[in-house]
Amino acid sequence: MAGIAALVGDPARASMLAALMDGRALTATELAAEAGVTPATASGHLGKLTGSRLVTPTAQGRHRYYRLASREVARMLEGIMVVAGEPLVRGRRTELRIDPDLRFARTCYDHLAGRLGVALTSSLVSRGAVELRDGAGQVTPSGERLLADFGIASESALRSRRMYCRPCLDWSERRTHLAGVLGAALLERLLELRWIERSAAGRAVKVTSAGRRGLQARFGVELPRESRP
Amino acid sequence: MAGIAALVGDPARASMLAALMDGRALTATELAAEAGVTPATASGHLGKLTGSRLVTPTAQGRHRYYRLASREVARMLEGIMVVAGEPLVRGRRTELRIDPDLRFARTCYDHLAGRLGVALTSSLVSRGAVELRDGAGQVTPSGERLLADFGIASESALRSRRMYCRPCLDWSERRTHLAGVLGAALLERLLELRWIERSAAGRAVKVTSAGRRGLQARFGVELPRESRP
DNA sequence: GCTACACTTCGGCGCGGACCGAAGCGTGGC
DNA sequence: GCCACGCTTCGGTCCGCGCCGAAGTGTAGC
Repeated sequence: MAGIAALVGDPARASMLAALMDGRALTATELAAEAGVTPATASGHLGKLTGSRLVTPTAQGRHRYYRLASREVARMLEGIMVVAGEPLVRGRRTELRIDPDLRFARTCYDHLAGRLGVALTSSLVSRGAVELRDGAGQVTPSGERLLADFGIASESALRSRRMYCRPCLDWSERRTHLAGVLGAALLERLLELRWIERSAAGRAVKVTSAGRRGLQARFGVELPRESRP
Repeated sequence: MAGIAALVGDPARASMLAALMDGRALTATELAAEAGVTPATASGHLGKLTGSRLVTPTAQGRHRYYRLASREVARMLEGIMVVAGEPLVRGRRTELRIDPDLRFARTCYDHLAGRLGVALTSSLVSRGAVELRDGAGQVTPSGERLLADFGIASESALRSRRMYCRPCLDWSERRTHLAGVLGAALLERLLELRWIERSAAGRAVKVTSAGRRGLQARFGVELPRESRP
Protein backbone atom coordinates (compact mmCIF):
# COMPACT_ATOMS: atom_id res chain seq x y z
CA MET A 1 0.00 0.00 0.00
CA ALA A 2 2.80 2.39 0.91
CA GLY A 3 4.43 1.88 -2.46
CA ILE A 4 1.33 2.83 -4.40
CA ALA A 5 0.62 5.82 -2.19
CA ALA A 6 4.23 6.98 -2.45
CA LEU A 7 3.88 7.03 -6.22
CA VAL A 8 0.93 9.38 -5.94
CA GLY A 9 2.70 11.26 -3.17
CA ASP A 10 5.13 13.04 -5.43
CA PRO A 11 3.83 16.41 -6.66
CA ALA A 12 4.99 15.87 -10.23
CA ARG A 13 3.40 12.43 -10.50
CA ALA A 14 0.26 13.63 -8.78
CA SER A 15 -0.09 16.39 -11.38
CA MET A 16 0.28 13.86 -14.15
CA LEU A 17 -2.30 11.52 -12.68
CA ALA A 18 -4.71 14.38 -12.10
CA ALA A 19 -4.33 15.38 -15.72
CA LEU A 20 -5.22 11.86 -16.80
CA MET A 21 -8.35 11.74 -14.65
CA ASP A 22 -10.61 12.59 -17.56
CA GLY A 23 -9.82 9.27 -19.19
CA ARG A 24 -7.91 10.76 -22.11
CA ALA A 25 -4.44 9.69 -23.14
CA LEU A 26 -1.68 12.30 -23.07
CA THR A 27 1.84 12.24 -24.46
CA ALA A 28 4.92 12.19 -22.25
CA THR A 29 5.79 15.76 -23.20
CA GLU A 30 2.31 17.02 -22.40
CA LEU A 31 2.47 15.34 -19.02
CA ALA A 32 5.91 16.84 -18.42
CA ALA A 33 4.49 20.31 -19.05
CA GLU A 34 1.53 19.51 -16.82
CA ALA A 35 3.89 18.58 -13.99
CA GLY A 36 6.33 21.39 -14.64
CA VAL A 37 9.40 19.19 -15.09
CA THR A 38 11.74 18.38 -17.96
CA PRO A 39 11.02 15.47 -20.29
CA ALA A 40 13.89 13.56 -18.70
CA THR A 41 12.34 13.73 -15.26
CA ALA A 42 8.89 13.02 -16.59
CA SER A 43 10.17 9.93 -18.34
CA GLY A 44 11.47 8.57 -15.08
CA HIS A 45 8.16 9.21 -13.37
CA LEU A 46 6.18 7.62 -16.16
CA GLY A 47 8.43 4.60 -16.04
CA LYS A 48 7.57 4.11 -12.39
CA LEU A 49 3.88 4.70 -12.90
CA THR A 50 3.87 2.20 -15.74
CA GLY A 51 5.85 -0.34 -13.75
CA SER A 52 3.28 -0.26 -10.97
CA ARG A 53 0.38 -0.49 -13.39
CA LEU A 54 -1.06 2.89 -12.54
CA VAL A 55 -0.82 4.06 -16.15
CA THR A 56 -0.44 2.19 -19.42
CA PRO A 57 1.52 3.43 -22.42
CA THR A 58 0.44 3.25 -26.04
CA ALA A 59 3.14 3.75 -28.64
CA GLN A 60 1.99 5.64 -31.72
CA GLY A 61 4.60 6.86 -34.16
CA ARG A 62 7.14 8.82 -32.24
CA HIS A 63 4.70 9.66 -29.51
CA ARG A 64 3.90 7.64 -26.45
CA TYR A 65 0.44 8.12 -25.07
CA TYR A 66 -0.23 7.43 -21.43
CA ARG A 67 -3.60 6.78 -19.82
CA LEU A 68 -4.82 5.60 -16.46
CA ALA A 69 -4.55 1.83 -16.30
CA SER A 70 -7.97 1.07 -14.83
CA ARG A 71 -11.13 2.35 -13.23
CA GLU A 72 -9.78 1.26 -9.88
CA VAL A 73 -6.94 3.71 -10.24
CA ALA A 74 -9.34 6.55 -11.09
CA ARG A 75 -11.47 5.59 -8.14
CA MET A 76 -8.46 5.61 -5.83
CA LEU A 77 -7.42 9.05 -7.02
CA GLU A 78 -10.94 10.37 -6.44
CA GLY A 79 -10.81 9.01 -2.92
CA ILE A 80 -7.56 10.81 -2.24
CA MET A 81 -8.96 14.03 -3.69
CA VAL A 82 -11.93 13.84 -1.38
CA VAL A 83 -9.70 13.66 1.67
CA ALA A 84 -7.26 16.25 0.33
CA GLY A 85 -10.10 18.68 -0.35
CA GLU A 86 -11.34 18.76 3.20
CA PRO A 87 -10.70 21.93 5.14
CA LEU A 88 -7.87 21.60 7.62
CA VAL A 89 -9.44 24.04 10.06
CA ARG A 90 -12.17 22.34 11.97
CA GLY A 91 -15.48 24.07 12.35
CA ARG A 92 -14.71 26.66 9.72
CA ARG A 93 -16.41 26.13 6.44
CA THR A 94 -13.66 27.22 4.12
CA GLU A 95 -15.04 27.60 0.66
CA LEU A 96 -13.24 25.43 -1.82
CA ARG A 97 -11.39 27.22 -4.54
CA ILE A 98 -12.52 25.25 -7.52
CA ASP A 99 -12.88 26.39 -11.07
CA PRO A 100 -16.64 27.12 -11.35
CA ASP A 101 -16.85 25.51 -14.77
CA LEU A 102 -15.23 22.37 -13.45
CA ARG A 103 -17.50 22.31 -10.47
CA PHE A 104 -20.59 22.80 -12.59
CA ALA A 105 -20.04 19.82 -14.87
CA ARG A 106 -17.06 17.71 -15.77
CA THR A 107 -16.05 14.21 -16.71
CA CYS A 108 -14.75 11.89 -14.03
CA TYR A 109 -12.77 9.30 -15.95
CA ASP A 110 -15.59 8.01 -18.15
CA HIS A 111 -18.70 9.42 -16.54
CA LEU A 112 -20.32 12.69 -15.49
CA ALA A 113 -19.41 14.55 -12.32
CA GLY A 114 -19.92 17.96 -10.76
CA ARG A 115 -23.28 19.54 -10.08
CA LEU A 116 -24.72 18.10 -13.25
CA GLY A 117 -23.56 14.58 -12.44
CA VAL A 118 -24.86 14.79 -8.90
CA ALA A 119 -28.19 16.31 -9.95
CA LEU A 120 -28.78 13.73 -12.64
CA THR A 121 -27.94 10.92 -10.24
CA SER A 122 -30.14 12.39 -7.57
CA SER A 123 -32.99 12.54 -10.04
CA LEU A 124 -32.57 8.92 -11.05
CA VAL A 125 -32.51 7.83 -7.44
CA SER A 126 -35.52 9.87 -6.37
CA ARG A 127 -37.51 8.53 -9.32
CA GLY A 128 -36.69 4.99 -8.29
CA ALA A 129 -34.74 4.27 -11.43
CA VAL A 130 -31.58 3.23 -9.62
CA GLU A 131 -30.70 2.32 -6.06
CA LEU A 132 -27.30 3.17 -4.64
CA ARG A 133 -25.85 2.10 -1.35
CA ASP A 134 -22.57 1.00 0.16
CA GLY A 135 -20.52 1.30 -2.95
CA ALA A 136 -22.90 -0.79 -5.02
CA GLY A 137 -25.81 0.04 -7.27
CA GLN A 138 -28.76 -1.52 -9.00
CA VAL A 139 -31.13 -0.54 -11.79
CA THR A 140 -34.80 -1.14 -11.09
CA PRO A 141 -37.20 -2.53 -13.71
CA SER A 142 -38.82 0.88 -14.09
CA GLY A 143 -35.37 2.35 -14.36
CA GLU A 144 -34.55 0.03 -17.21
CA ARG A 145 -37.63 1.22 -19.10
CA LEU A 146 -36.74 4.85 -18.45
CA LEU A 147 -33.19 4.31 -19.68
CA ALA A 148 -34.35 2.37 -22.70
CA ASP A 149 -36.66 5.24 -23.64
CA PHE A 150 -33.66 7.51 -23.38
CA GLY A 151 -31.72 5.37 -25.81
CA ILE A 152 -29.59 3.34 -23.43
CA ALA A 153 -30.19 -0.32 -24.11
CA SER A 154 -29.79 -2.62 -21.16
CA GLU A 155 -28.11 -5.25 -23.24
CA SER A 156 -26.99 -8.41 -21.62
CA ALA A 157 -23.45 -7.56 -22.67
CA LEU A 158 -23.57 -4.50 -20.47
CA ARG A 159 -25.40 -6.17 -17.63
CA SER A 160 -22.89 -8.94 -17.44
CA ARG A 161 -20.10 -6.53 -16.56
CA ARG A 162 -19.26 -6.48 -12.91
CA MET A 163 -19.82 -2.86 -12.08
CA TYR A 164 -22.74 -1.98 -14.27
CA CYS A 165 -24.02 0.64 -11.89
CA ARG A 166 -22.13 2.03 -8.92
CA PRO A 167 -21.85 5.27 -6.95
CA CYS A 168 -18.74 7.44 -7.03
CA LEU A 169 -18.04 10.17 -4.51
CA ASP A 170 -17.85 13.62 -6.08
CA TRP A 171 -14.90 15.57 -4.69
CA SER A 172 -16.34 18.99 -5.42
CA GLU A 173 -19.96 18.36 -4.41
CA ARG A 174 -19.22 15.77 -1.72
CA ARG A 175 -22.14 13.70 -2.87
CA THR A 176 -22.33 10.58 -4.93
CA HIS A 177 -22.78 10.55 -8.65
CA LEU A 178 -23.37 7.66 -10.98
CA ALA A 179 -20.35 5.74 -12.28
CA GLY A 180 -19.80 2.30 -13.71
CA VAL A 181 -20.80 1.13 -17.16
CA LEU A 182 -24.16 2.84 -16.83
CA GLY A 183 -22.49 6.11 -15.92
CA ALA A 184 -20.27 5.82 -18.97
CA ALA A 185 -23.25 5.03 -21.18
CA LEU A 186 -25.13 8.06 -19.87
CA LEU A 187 -22.20 10.35 -20.63
CA GLU A 188 -21.89 8.92 -24.11
CA ARG A 189 -25.60 9.31 -24.83
CA LEU A 190 -25.66 12.90 -23.59
CA LEU A 191 -22.73 13.74 -25.86
CA GLU A 192 -24.43 11.94 -28.74
CA LEU A 193 -27.61 13.97 -28.26
CA ARG A 194 -25.50 17.12 -28.05
CA TRP A 195 -27.05 17.94 -24.70
CA ILE A 196 -23.54 18.45 -23.42
CA GLU A 197 -20.22 19.23 -25.08
CA ARG A 198 -16.67 18.64 -23.98
CA SER A 199 -14.63 21.82 -23.65
CA ALA A 200 -11.56 22.19 -25.82
CA ALA A 201 -9.11 21.51 -23.01
CA GLY A 202 -9.62 19.96 -19.63
CA ARG A 203 -12.39 17.95 -18.05
CA ALA A 204 -15.03 20.66 -17.96
CA VAL A 205 -18.30 19.98 -19.76
CA LYS A 206 -20.77 22.54 -21.10
CA VAL A 207 -24.52 22.05 -21.18
CA THR A 208 -26.17 23.19 -24.41
CA SER A 209 -29.50 24.99 -24.41
CA ALA A 210 -31.07 21.88 -25.90
CA GLY A 211 -29.51 19.91 -23.07
CA ARG A 212 -30.89 22.27 -20.48
CA ARG A 213 -34.41 21.83 -21.85
CA GLY A 214 -34.01 18.10 -22.29
CA LEU A 215 -32.62 17.46 -18.81
CA GLN A 216 -35.47 19.45 -17.31
CA ALA A 217 -38.15 17.72 -19.37
CA ARG A 218 -36.97 14.16 -19.13
CA PHE A 219 -35.20 13.99 -15.77
CA GLY A 220 -36.57 17.00 -13.92
CA VAL A 221 -33.04 18.31 -13.46
CA GLU A 222 -33.12 22.00 -12.61
CA LEU A 223 -29.72 23.48 -13.36
CA PRO A 224 -28.74 26.80 -11.81
CA ARG A 225 -28.35 29.58 -14.33
CA GLU A 226 -24.78 29.66 -15.50
CA SER A 227 -23.07 32.83 -14.31
CA ARG A 228 -20.86 33.95 -17.12
CA PRO A 229 -18.58 36.98 -16.87
CA MET B 1 -3.47 15.58 -3.28
CA ALA B 2 0.25 14.79 -3.35
CA GLY B 3 0.60 15.76 0.28
CA ILE B 4 -2.07 13.38 1.48
CA ALA B 5 -0.77 10.56 -0.67
CA ALA B 6 2.77 11.19 0.55
CA LEU B 7 1.59 10.72 4.12
CA VAL B 8 0.23 7.30 3.23
CA GLY B 9 3.31 6.67 1.12
CA ASP B 10 5.63 6.03 4.03
CA PRO B 11 5.78 2.36 5.06
CA ALA B 12 5.62 3.11 8.78
CA ARG B 13 2.61 5.41 8.46
CA ALA B 14 0.93 3.02 6.05
CA SER B 15 1.26 0.23 8.62
CA MET B 16 -0.30 2.42 11.26
CA LEU B 17 -3.20 3.43 9.06
CA ALA B 18 -3.77 -0.16 8.01
CA ALA B 19 -3.89 -1.19 11.66
CA LEU B 20 -6.56 1.44 12.29
CA MET B 21 -8.71 0.30 9.37
CA ASP B 22 -11.00 -1.76 11.58
CA GLY B 23 -12.24 1.36 13.30
CA ARG B 24 -10.61 0.72 16.64
CA ALA B 25 -8.45 3.22 18.47
CA LEU B 26 -4.87 2.21 19.28
CA THR B 27 -2.27 3.80 21.52
CA ALA B 28 0.88 5.43 20.18
CA THR B 29 3.05 2.63 21.51
CA GLU B 30 0.91 -0.05 19.92
CA LEU B 31 1.07 1.77 16.62
CA ALA B 32 4.83 2.08 16.97
CA ALA B 33 5.09 -1.70 17.41
CA GLU B 34 2.76 -2.20 14.47
CA ALA B 35 5.00 -0.06 12.29
CA GLY B 36 8.23 -1.50 13.67
CA VAL B 37 9.70 1.83 14.77
CA THR B 38 10.57 3.44 18.09
CA PRO B 39 8.02 5.50 19.99
CA ALA B 40 9.99 8.62 19.09
CA THR B 41 9.61 7.99 15.38
CA ALA B 42 6.00 6.96 15.76
CA SER B 43 5.23 10.15 17.59
CA GLY B 44 6.52 12.20 14.70
CA HIS B 45 4.43 10.22 12.25
CA LEU B 46 1.31 10.51 14.36
CA GLY B 47 1.87 14.23 14.64
CA LYS B 48 1.83 14.53 10.88
CA LEU B 49 -1.18 12.28 10.47
CA THR B 50 -3.04 14.28 13.09
CA GLY B 51 -2.03 17.60 11.54
CA SER B 52 -3.50 16.55 8.22
CA ARG B 53 -6.65 15.20 9.84
CA LEU B 54 -6.11 11.63 8.78
CA VAL B 55 -6.28 10.43 12.39
CA THR B 56 -7.62 12.02 15.56
CA PRO B 57 -6.15 11.60 19.02
CA THR B 58 -8.08 10.98 22.22
CA ALA B 59 -6.20 11.58 25.44
CA GLN B 60 -7.12 9.20 28.23
CA GLY B 61 -4.93 9.08 31.30
CA ARG B 62 -1.36 8.65 30.24
CA HIS B 63 -2.35 7.02 26.99
CA ARG B 64 -3.18 8.64 23.72
CA TYR B 65 -5.56 6.72 21.53
CA TYR B 66 -5.52 7.31 17.80
CA ARG B 67 -8.28 6.47 15.37
CA LEU B 68 -9.04 7.22 11.73
CA ALA B 69 -10.49 10.69 11.49
CA SER B 70 -13.39 9.98 9.17
CA ARG B 71 -15.14 7.52 6.93
CA GLU B 72 -13.66 9.30 3.94
CA VAL B 73 -10.17 8.44 5.13
CA ALA B 74 -11.08 4.78 5.51
CA ARG B 75 -12.61 4.85 2.08
CA MET B 76 -9.49 6.39 0.60
CA LEU B 77 -7.28 3.77 2.21
CA GLU B 78 -9.56 1.06 0.91
CA GLY B 79 -9.23 2.50 -2.60
CA ILE B 80 -5.45 2.46 -2.34
CA MET B 81 -5.48 -1.11 -1.02
CA VAL B 82 -7.58 -2.20 -3.95
CA VAL B 83 -5.01 -0.89 -6.38
CA ALA B 84 -2.15 -2.21 -4.30
CA GLY B 85 -3.78 -5.61 -4.40
CA GLU B 86 -3.64 -6.14 -0.67
CA PRO B 87 -6.35 -7.81 1.34
CA LEU B 88 -8.77 -5.27 2.76
CA VAL B 89 -8.53 -6.46 6.36
CA ARG B 90 -5.13 -7.27 7.69
CA GLY B 91 -4.56 -9.80 10.39
CA ARG B 92 -4.35 -8.22 13.77
CA ARG B 93 -0.87 -8.40 15.16
CA THR B 94 -1.38 -6.81 18.54
CA GLU B 95 -3.36 -9.35 20.46
CA LEU B 96 -4.88 -7.99 23.60
CA ARG B 97 -4.36 -9.99 26.79
CA ILE B 98 -7.54 -9.33 28.67
CA ASP B 99 -9.67 -11.47 30.92
CA PRO B 100 -12.36 -12.82 28.55
CA ASP B 101 -15.15 -12.26 31.07
CA LEU B 102 -14.10 -8.69 31.59
CA ARG B 103 -13.84 -8.14 27.88
CA PHE B 104 -17.26 -9.62 27.24
CA ALA B 105 -19.19 -7.31 29.55
CA ARG B 106 -18.32 -5.14 32.51
CA THR B 107 -19.18 -1.90 34.17
CA CYS B 108 -17.22 1.24 33.43
CA TYR B 109 -17.85 3.42 36.47
CA ASP B 110 -21.63 3.62 36.23
CA HIS B 111 -22.34 2.32 32.74
CA LEU B 112 -21.85 -0.72 30.53
CA ALA B 113 -18.63 -1.49 28.70
CA GLY B 114 -17.00 -4.40 26.90
CA ARG B 115 -18.49 -6.19 23.92
CA LEU B 116 -21.96 -5.84 25.31
CA GLY B 117 -21.62 -2.12 25.88
CA VAL B 118 -20.19 -1.52 22.44
CA ALA B 119 -22.78 -3.71 20.74
CA LEU B 120 -25.67 -2.04 22.51
CA THR B 121 -24.33 1.40 21.68
CA SER B 122 -23.73 0.42 18.09
CA SER B 123 -27.32 -0.78 17.87
CA LEU B 124 -28.71 2.46 19.28
CA VAL B 125 -26.64 4.52 16.86
CA SER B 126 -27.51 2.46 13.79
CA ARG B 127 -31.19 2.66 14.67
CA GLY B 128 -30.98 6.42 14.86
CA ALA B 129 -31.83 6.52 18.54
CA VAL B 130 -28.73 8.43 19.56
CA GLU B 131 -26.08 10.42 17.74
CA LEU B 132 -22.50 10.48 19.00
CA ARG B 133 -19.70 12.67 17.75
CA ASP B 134 -16.77 14.65 19.03
CA GLY B 135 -17.19 13.67 22.63
CA ALA B 136 -20.81 14.74 22.75
CA GLY B 137 -24.08 12.89 22.25
CA GLN B 138 -27.72 13.50 21.61
CA VAL B 139 -30.91 11.48 21.84
CA THR B 140 -33.22 11.76 18.86
CA PRO B 141 -37.01 12.02 19.22
CA SER B 142 -37.43 8.46 18.00
CA GLY B 143 -34.72 7.44 20.43
CA GLU B 144 -36.66 8.97 23.29
CA ARG B 145 -39.72 6.92 22.38
CA LEU B 146 -37.64 3.77 22.13
CA LEU B 147 -36.06 4.40 25.51
CA ALA B 148 -39.40 5.28 27.09
CA ASP B 149 -40.80 1.97 25.85
CA PHE B 150 -37.86 0.30 27.50
CA GLY B 151 -38.67 1.93 30.80
CA ILE B 152 -36.20 4.78 30.82
CA ALA B 153 -38.10 8.01 31.34
CA SER B 154 -36.62 11.08 29.74
CA GLU B 155 -37.41 13.24 32.72
CA SER B 156 -36.52 16.84 32.60
CA ALA B 157 -34.33 16.33 35.62
CA LEU B 158 -32.19 13.96 33.62
CA ARG B 159 -32.27 16.05 30.48
CA SER B 160 -31.12 19.12 32.32
CA ARG B 161 -27.84 17.51 33.27
CA ARG B 162 -24.98 18.54 31.11
CA MET B 163 -23.74 15.15 30.04
CA TYR B 164 -26.94 13.29 29.55
CA CYS B 165 -25.55 11.26 26.71
CA ARG B 166 -21.91 11.02 25.77
CA PRO B 167 -19.50 8.55 24.18
CA CYS B 168 -16.74 6.85 26.18
CA LEU B 169 -13.80 5.03 24.67
CA ASP B 170 -13.82 1.32 25.53
CA TRP B 171 -10.32 0.16 26.50
CA SER B 172 -10.83 -3.49 25.61
CA GLU B 173 -12.80 -3.08 22.41
CA ARG B 174 -11.23 0.23 21.45
CA ARG B 175 -14.53 1.58 20.26
CA THR B 176 -16.98 3.98 21.82
CA HIS B 177 -19.76 2.92 24.13
CA LEU B 178 -22.52 4.94 25.72
CA ALA B 179 -21.77 6.81 28.95
CA GLY B 180 -23.28 9.76 30.75
CA VAL B 181 -26.55 9.78 32.63
CA LEU B 182 -28.22 7.79 29.88
CA GLY B 183 -25.52 5.15 30.03
CA ALA B 184 -26.02 4.87 33.77
CA ALA B 185 -29.79 4.63 33.37
CA LEU B 186 -29.41 1.86 30.81
CA LEU B 187 -27.18 -0.15 33.13
CA GLU B 188 -29.61 0.30 36.00
CA ARG B 189 -32.58 -0.76 33.92
CA LEU B 190 -30.80 -3.84 32.60
CA LEU B 191 -29.96 -4.87 36.16
CA GLU B 192 -33.52 -4.18 37.23
CA LEU B 193 -34.88 -6.40 34.46
CA ARG B 194 -32.34 -9.08 35.45
CA TRP B 195 -31.05 -9.13 31.90
CA ILE B 196 -27.58 -8.78 33.36
CA GLU B 197 -26.08 -9.58 36.75
CA ARG B 198 -23.01 -8.24 38.49
CA SER B 199 -20.45 -10.88 39.32
CA ALA B 200 -19.53 -11.43 42.95
CA ALA B 201 -16.20 -9.70 42.73
CA GLY B 202 -14.84 -7.33 40.15
CA ARG B 203 -16.43 -5.35 37.40
CA ALA B 204 -17.40 -8.23 35.15
CA VAL B 205 -21.07 -8.55 34.22
CA LYS B 206 -22.94 -11.67 33.21
CA VAL B 207 -25.78 -11.76 30.70
CA THR B 208 -28.71 -13.96 31.76
CA SER B 209 -30.57 -16.12 29.27
CA ALA B 210 -33.53 -13.78 29.56
CA GLY B 211 -31.16 -10.92 28.85
CA ARG B 212 -29.81 -12.66 25.80
CA ARG B 213 -33.29 -13.08 24.38
CA GLY B 214 -34.35 -9.57 25.33
CA LEU B 215 -31.31 -7.84 23.89
CA GLN B 216 -31.80 -9.72 20.65
CA ALA B 217 -35.52 -8.99 20.43
CA ARG B 218 -35.53 -5.35 21.45
CA PHE B 219 -32.15 -4.05 20.27
CA GLY B 220 -31.08 -6.60 17.70
CA VAL B 221 -27.91 -7.25 19.67
CA GLU B 222 -26.38 -10.56 18.66
CA LEU B 223 -24.02 -11.72 21.38
CA PRO B 224 -21.42 -14.36 20.59
CA ARG B 225 -21.94 -17.62 22.39
CA GLU B 226 -20.09 -17.52 25.65
CA SER B 227 -17.26 -20.00 25.70
CA ARG B 228 -17.20 -21.48 29.15
CA PRO B 229 -14.66 -24.06 30.33
C1' DG C 1 7.83 12.76 48.19
C1' DC C 2 9.65 8.95 44.67
C1' DT C 3 9.47 5.73 40.77
C1' DA C 4 7.43 3.87 36.61
C1' DC C 5 5.43 4.57 32.39
C1' DA C 6 3.51 6.87 27.99
C1' DC C 7 4.55 10.08 25.03
C1' DT C 8 6.81 14.15 22.90
C1' DT C 9 10.69 17.14 21.52
C1' DC C 10 15.40 17.90 20.03
C1' DG C 11 19.73 17.14 17.54
C1' DG C 12 22.22 14.73 14.28
C1' DC C 13 23.07 10.95 11.05
C1' DG C 14 22.37 8.79 6.58
C1' DC C 15 19.84 6.98 2.77
C1' DG C 16 16.64 7.46 -0.92
C1' DG C 17 15.01 9.83 -4.66
C1' DA C 18 13.76 13.99 -7.41
C1' DC C 19 15.96 16.83 -10.52
C1' DC C 20 18.68 18.37 -14.49
C1' DG C 21 22.11 18.34 -18.59
C1' DA C 22 24.02 15.68 -21.92
C1' DA C 23 24.13 11.86 -24.67
C1' DG C 24 21.83 7.85 -26.86
C1' DC C 25 18.04 5.48 -29.49
C1' DG C 26 13.85 5.65 -32.74
C1' DT C 27 10.63 7.64 -35.85
C1' DG C 28 9.04 10.92 -39.36
C1' DG C 29 9.73 14.47 -42.76
C1' DC C 30 12.69 16.63 -46.27
C1' DG D 1 21.28 10.87 -47.18
C1' DC D 2 20.29 14.54 -43.57
C1' DC D 3 17.96 16.97 -39.84
C1' DA D 4 14.14 17.61 -36.48
C1' DC D 5 11.68 15.80 -32.94
C1' DG D 6 9.94 12.70 -29.02
C1' DC D 7 11.48 10.08 -25.67
C1' DT D 8 14.70 7.40 -22.78
C1' DT D 9 19.06 6.41 -20.34
C1' DC D 10 23.07 7.85 -17.77
C1' DG D 11 25.85 10.57 -14.20
C1' DG D 12 26.01 13.59 -10.72
C1' DT D 13 24.21 16.96 -7.36
C1' DC D 14 21.42 18.09 -3.57
C1' DC D 15 17.52 18.47 -0.66
C1' DG D 16 14.09 16.09 2.21
C1' DC D 17 12.84 13.14 5.51
C1' DG D 18 12.78 8.83 8.10
C1' DC D 19 15.29 7.15 11.82
C1' DC D 20 17.23 6.87 16.44
C1' DG D 21 19.11 8.11 21.31
C1' DA D 22 18.71 11.20 24.86
C1' DA D 23 16.40 14.47 27.37
C1' DG D 24 11.98 16.71 28.76
C1' DT D 25 6.77 16.77 30.05
C1' DG D 26 2.84 14.81 32.12
C1' DT D 27 0.14 11.18 34.41
C1' DA D 28 -0.54 7.12 37.53
C1' DG D 29 0.54 4.59 41.46
C1' DC D 30 3.18 3.76 45.87
